[in-house]
Amino acid sequence: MPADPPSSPPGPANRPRTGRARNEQARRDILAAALALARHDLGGTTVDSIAVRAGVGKQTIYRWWPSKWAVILDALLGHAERKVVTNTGTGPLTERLATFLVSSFALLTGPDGDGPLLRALMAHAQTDPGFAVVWRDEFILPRRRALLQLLDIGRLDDREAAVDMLFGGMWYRLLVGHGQLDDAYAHRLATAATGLLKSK
Amino acid sequence: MPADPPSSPPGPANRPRTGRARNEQARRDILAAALALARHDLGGTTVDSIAVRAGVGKQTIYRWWPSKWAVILDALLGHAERKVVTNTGTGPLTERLATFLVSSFALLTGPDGDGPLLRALMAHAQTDPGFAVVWRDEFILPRRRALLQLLDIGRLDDREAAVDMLFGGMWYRLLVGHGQLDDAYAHRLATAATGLLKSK
Amino acid sequence: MPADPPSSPPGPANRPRTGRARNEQARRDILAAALALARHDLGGTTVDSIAVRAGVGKQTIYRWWPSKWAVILDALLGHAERKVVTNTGTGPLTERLATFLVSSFALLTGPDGDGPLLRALMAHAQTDPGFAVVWRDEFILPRRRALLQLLDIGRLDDREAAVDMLFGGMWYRLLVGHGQLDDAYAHRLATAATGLLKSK
Amino acid sequence: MPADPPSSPPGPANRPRTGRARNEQARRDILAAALALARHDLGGTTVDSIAVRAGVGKQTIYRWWPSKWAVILDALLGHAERKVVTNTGTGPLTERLATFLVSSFALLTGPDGDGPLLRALMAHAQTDPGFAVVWRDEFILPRRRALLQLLDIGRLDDREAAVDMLFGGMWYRLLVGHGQLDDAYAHRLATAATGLLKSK
DNA sequence: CCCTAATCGAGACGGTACGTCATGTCTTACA
DNA sequence: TGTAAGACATGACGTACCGTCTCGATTAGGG
Repeated sequence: MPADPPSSPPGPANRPRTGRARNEQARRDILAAALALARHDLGGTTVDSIAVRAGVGKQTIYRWWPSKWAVILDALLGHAERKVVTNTGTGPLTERLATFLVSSFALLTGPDGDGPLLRALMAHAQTDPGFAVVWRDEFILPRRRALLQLLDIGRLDDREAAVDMLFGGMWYRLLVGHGQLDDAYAHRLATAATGLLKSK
Repeated sequence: MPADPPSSPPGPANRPRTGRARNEQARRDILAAALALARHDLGGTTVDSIAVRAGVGKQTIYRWWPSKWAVILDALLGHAERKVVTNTGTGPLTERLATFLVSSFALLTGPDGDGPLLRALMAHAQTDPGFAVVWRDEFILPRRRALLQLLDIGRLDDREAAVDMLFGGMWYRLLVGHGQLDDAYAHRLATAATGLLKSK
Repeated sequence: MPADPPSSPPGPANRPRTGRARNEQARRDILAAALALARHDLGGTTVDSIAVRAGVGKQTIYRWWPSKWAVILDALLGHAERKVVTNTGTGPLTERLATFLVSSFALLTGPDGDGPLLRALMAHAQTDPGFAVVWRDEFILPRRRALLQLLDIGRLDDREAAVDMLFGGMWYRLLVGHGQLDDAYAHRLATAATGLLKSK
Repeated sequence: MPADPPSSPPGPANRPRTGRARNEQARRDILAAALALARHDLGGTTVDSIAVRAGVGKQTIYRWWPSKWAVILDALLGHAERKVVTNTGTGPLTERLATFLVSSFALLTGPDGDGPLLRALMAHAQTDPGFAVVWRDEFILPRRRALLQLLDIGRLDDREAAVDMLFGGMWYRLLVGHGQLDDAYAHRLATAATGLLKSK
């Protein structure tokens, strides 16, 4: 994300940074406006509507983000509650995986869940190669890494596959909508993953 | 699909069906044009471009399909190679599942695979509720049923979850693009599914 | 002007004219909206504002005219009061020229005069080569021809120069705004033109 | 023009002029850049492009001129070859007027002539009232005064009209582009003007 | 053998969002 | 205070598709 200054610290190779500094307030306003609009009426959210609500020129959005989807993703990533779950207790692996999934499901479902947003972002990544890279690197991969850390047995290849299977099961039901993302499903996925890792 | 005349035969309750009959050649031309264009340049495929290539008026498309996505899905479903795999031999369950997955992967990957199309259709289903129903009922569910038939042990709930896990693992890698859909991955998914079904 | 069907009669080389016919009401609404807006607030007249006032899509304007200026010119040409003055009596040449000029001045000056519009159109023609051709052929040259017909003595070259001098004197004061377009000025221009034509 | 320092020399009544002094080099660079760009590609000349070519901040331009048009006019006025023609010999009035016009035409036509620039400036004056004043006072009126001095017979009103007729004839052909600005035209305009002045 | 009705190719239509461009102002750090 | 750099709010532009509508022509039964 171009809006992420921490990733480009004032190293020796950087230009002296002349000119007017970026307006941080405008950046925050844009992200807040994008998130509020997208959650309220995703289909009706346009670059124009974000700009108007943020009290900002459209060009200021395009200067820092390549599309409204990048803005929405950025807004989503910046929220504290988007934090990845890491503390899952000290029980057996299956239990810890189930706990991870249950708390992940909770962020998606329900009237205030971000399921609709994530579905739309995943969808947009299918037709926008540039966004697909950001989406994968900034959202998908960090969550895969977090889950991978919970897996403490088995070969690496198996653990990778287990992670894909767990998240895949979650995304599949989220995207197709044919089944519930409930505790029972979480436990079944966790059981299957454990079975894979313990297979000889 | 409204384009499926067999489902509404000239029964006794139907209206006498006066007026000019539907042009079957036009229907085939539209499907062929849609498939060719979508495979060659999905982003540049519009209703107009399909109509021009098929030598057809735009209205003729909208008369029979609600959107270009329905046309593409219809074209995809009509192809022989889209047939669902059913014959997976008589080996152990894990082997049969792996075979099913391997042949499914083969339809998606490679330069002539329909992965890009399926990704786009899945993506569109996220923002078009009407299409989501058709997509699920005509494409997703039949394939789930086919896979479900391969599973001959375990409770129904577990078997449902196993199917979601298998297809979920496939779709997840297809949609995110971070890992290969290769034989090793197929075997790992199959192993995990078997583990779930055999868990007490 | 593409909006002038009489100039392209149904000759043998024309295509069969298939498809939906042009909406004449929309054409009239666009011209009326453009004229009203341009007269009321020329600077604030945009293609969007014309489209909104005419109850028309923006694309419908761009389909038939290359820019808002072409629309405004078309609207201006379509008005009866824009008719070129031809009847100037039977008096001596100087008197007839003066009468022509006086009535021409009357169309430009005053609160309801089209001076501001014509100034803007002449200005736009300086930076838009395509519009310059239409402006010259549809507006300027017809008026030159009308004035040329009033001149019944002298060589053709002299008469051409006399026309340029008369209209030039008018436009110069209109564009620079340093002097009045009054009767005295009309008479002086007429006198000068007569002097040129009678010079041996 | 606010950029004309000679009119406000550092006299005793002036303020002490605190702060950094104006960068004269920047002023010259801006004018040179504006003229070069405007002559090469008038339509593509923007305030930004002038600033970049002059190696100057955009604000430095806006500090001293109200718009790019004022810069271009200033640049044009500063050029020696823009000098107004005054020496036209001692022949008869018609000849002197013709000589004046011929040398005026020469500055406009030809590949290096400033006709395109003057057309654009005249055009811009039609929509920018502030610029219209500067344009008239700094460019148009001085040239009218110069020509007026050549006219040594007739009433003042007639001489004013004669000047408008001469320049009007020139501008009209320049702006409409339907006729040549050649020697024959110059002579005809001169003849007409003389005829006006000698009329009783 | 006409009549009524639905289909067809063609293309104009109202509408929405897009991404770009230029303007003129404002803000930073430096000189 | 002037300056280079460049971010900012503003607002118009022209384009791309969408899904609907309207032509005139065609093609079926049903009377």
